[in-house]
Amino acid sequence: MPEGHTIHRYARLHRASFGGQQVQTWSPQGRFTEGVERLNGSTLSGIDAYGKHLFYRFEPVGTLHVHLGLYGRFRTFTNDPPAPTPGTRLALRAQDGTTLYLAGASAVELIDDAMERSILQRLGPDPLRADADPEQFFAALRRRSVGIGQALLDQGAIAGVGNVYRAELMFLEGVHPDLRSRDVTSDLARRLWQRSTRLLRAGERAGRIVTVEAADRKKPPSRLARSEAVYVYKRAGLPCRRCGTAVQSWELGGRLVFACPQHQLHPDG
DNA sequence: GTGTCATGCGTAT
DNA sequence: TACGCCTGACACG
Repeated sequence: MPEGHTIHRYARLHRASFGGQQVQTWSPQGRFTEGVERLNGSTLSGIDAYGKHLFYRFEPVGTLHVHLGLYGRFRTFTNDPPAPTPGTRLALRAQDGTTLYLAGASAVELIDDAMERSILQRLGPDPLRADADPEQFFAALRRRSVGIGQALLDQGAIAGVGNVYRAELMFLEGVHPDLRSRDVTSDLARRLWQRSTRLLRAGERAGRIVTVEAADRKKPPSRLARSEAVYVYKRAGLPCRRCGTAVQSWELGGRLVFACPQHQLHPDG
């Protein structure tokens, strides 16, 4: 689930449900016992999202860093919550009874300012943040010797894009993943940045990834099955929605990448 | 019911 | 480059 849109959406929803509230915390799984003992009774004063990272500010304790990895998931319950799954690392209850479960995350840790700085230092600009500087993305593309397909998954170049958005971004801009990052023109770089902003924003609002434009679909976005909501991601062998050519996929840096060979011509022809 | 795979990434090799 | 994390969705039967 979690690309940047999911992370920012969690931040927004959790701010609304838990922001400013004193919380009770516990660790059903028992692997975050020390942390929840410190957090218990503190106040969640704010939440920051940066790329795929979440920073929960607890007064007066400090910052809880959460990275969901591939499986991580939050669940919120306004009524009586069910028993937590065995892997639930953190449970949090606000004064009004709203309960939050966090399971499967790859990072759940209390961090100090130095650790936070070292995390943020590794991240490129995040298209969902108002303070993002696209020039840093453009410069990162020029510095990299890999293809644009790999650069778009590099969180140090652009923070928050994952495998789905990467595939869809390149399709929508007609870019082959093997185009060398440093050969991306400034115009194309600008279009990739603007497109990533639009797609991630839409995903944050909708709570799901829908990249197929109105002209290429017959139903409203809310009615689309997951497989109908994208152009190329996980559609290897299926016809391109615009030209009918079979979508291709191959492994790139350990991750599958998808492209329409007609719309995304290889740089070497 | 079982098996496979994955919208991620740090660490070991 | 491979593995581990340790969850859920989905295909298959």
